[in-house]
Amino acid sequence: MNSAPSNPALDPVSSGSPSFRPLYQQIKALITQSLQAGEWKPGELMPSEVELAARFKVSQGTVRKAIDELAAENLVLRRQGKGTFVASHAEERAHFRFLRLMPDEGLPHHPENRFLEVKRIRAPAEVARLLDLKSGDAVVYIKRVQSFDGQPTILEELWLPGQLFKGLSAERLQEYKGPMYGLFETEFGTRMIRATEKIRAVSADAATAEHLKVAPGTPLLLGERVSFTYGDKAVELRRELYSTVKHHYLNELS
Amino acid sequence: MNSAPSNPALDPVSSGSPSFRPLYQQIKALITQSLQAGEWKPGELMPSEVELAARFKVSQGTVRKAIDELAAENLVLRRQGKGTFVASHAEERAHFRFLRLMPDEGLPHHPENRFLEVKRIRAPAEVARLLDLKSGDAVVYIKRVQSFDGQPTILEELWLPGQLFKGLSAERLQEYKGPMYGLFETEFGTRMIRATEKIRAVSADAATAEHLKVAPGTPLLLGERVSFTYGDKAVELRRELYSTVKHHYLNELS
DNA sequence: GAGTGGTCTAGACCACCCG
DNA sequence: GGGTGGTCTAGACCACTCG
Repeated sequence: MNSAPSNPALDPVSSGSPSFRPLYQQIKALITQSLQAGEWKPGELMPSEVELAARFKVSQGTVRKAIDELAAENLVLRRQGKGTFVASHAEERAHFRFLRLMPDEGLPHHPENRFLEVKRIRAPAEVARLLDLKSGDAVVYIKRVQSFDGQPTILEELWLPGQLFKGLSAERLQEYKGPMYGLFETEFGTRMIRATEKIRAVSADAATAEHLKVAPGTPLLLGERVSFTYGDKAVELRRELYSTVKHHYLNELS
Repeated sequence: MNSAPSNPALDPVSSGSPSFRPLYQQIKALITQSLQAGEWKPGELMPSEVELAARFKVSQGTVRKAIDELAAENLVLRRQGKGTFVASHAEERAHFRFLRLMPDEGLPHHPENRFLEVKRIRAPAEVARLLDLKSGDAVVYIKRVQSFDGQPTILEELWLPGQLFKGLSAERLQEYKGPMYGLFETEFGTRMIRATEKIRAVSADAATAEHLKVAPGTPLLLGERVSFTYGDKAVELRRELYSTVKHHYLNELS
């Protein structure tokens, strides 16, 4: 006989086998909801495991397993002796999680930004489709060049749902130190969780060549990224052009 | 007081804090050794958790945590109700683990192979360096074209340590159905665990253009892959050229 | 029904961090 | 010294698979 009290509040259809959902996954979903709702902000300390266990009327081992998965998905960060923290793109360690372009020589470092355009436009059909908007909905359009050691290397365009990013301006972007995703989460409450990237090789057209200071026709990497926030909701579309003269796109296969 | 018997055979320096190593990681290392030694072959059923717990004189929970990590690293595969299996590149599900080139339209499927060259040569300096060999050591060199629906799409060159791949011939390669990594693990006892890939954009030279049926100068993806087996030992170098006219390199960022 | 991995609990102890 | 996450154990029960 299991001496566990077993929490009746959670999933009354728990037993009986069809569509069984483990307790720890339900806890995980609840914690995720709190994260999404901003109950604990990025960078902040979360309640301890014992506190959460008490709150959800569940054993510590169960919330531990829930948090384990959240940590594996980079939503949360555990530090022994200190506690569990809400992950943040403002942290140093997160900066290269989505930026995979590495210098052929030397250590990775941060690029300098130059914003070419920041404006609100109506979403083109393709953008609307990928961001799950209606064609013609407002989107924020950003175009920028990123340079390493004064060498322009990345030319990228971004499209963001206008609804979520009201008031995003070139000034805000230019002022902000650190990765854009840091600004997005602190100023606009939108946190990027994961992304998919499709990469192709293309030739630099005249305008692009000018921005990246390469000869027209130079082969470039073209990346098309769709980023998702909680609930697998697409909230960013990027079109990136990388010069791979002194850099490469690094991928770890496992 | 902990009623656990605690196994004295494992890490007598366990307590005392400096260089502490959790029991489950020691168990994980032992299981990995057995995998490497071929005690259980790819695709085979491993001993159950209770058996392993008895063998290592440790609780089931501890071997479970060890196996959990092995499963997360794709070394092992758990199937509820059946048991734990040694992962294999011959399995269908493993085929696209290292091949990230996807068709723009339609479902991913398997390429047809055509081998252009298979020979033993002396390792060039660069190859020797990346494979941790001495310059001039014997290596197997392979050159092949992979096609999707009759369309040549990938031109690649491989270098493998001659010592590990004695007797690898064009015939063996051509006969074998399924991914090369399957052949490597079943015929040569070398299993690829993980790899790092550096990607750049380049122009097709005349010879490459001919092989891939594209115009000379067409932009292509260039991938340089180093694959590792147990113990982080480099055992394969690949130089891949991808045509991205109807395909793209897919990457999931998280 | 027997065996396997998967879940859940409870309790003890350990390593780590900070005041 | 007290709090936090991390390890380890033991035991019960559940979901799944197969004969």
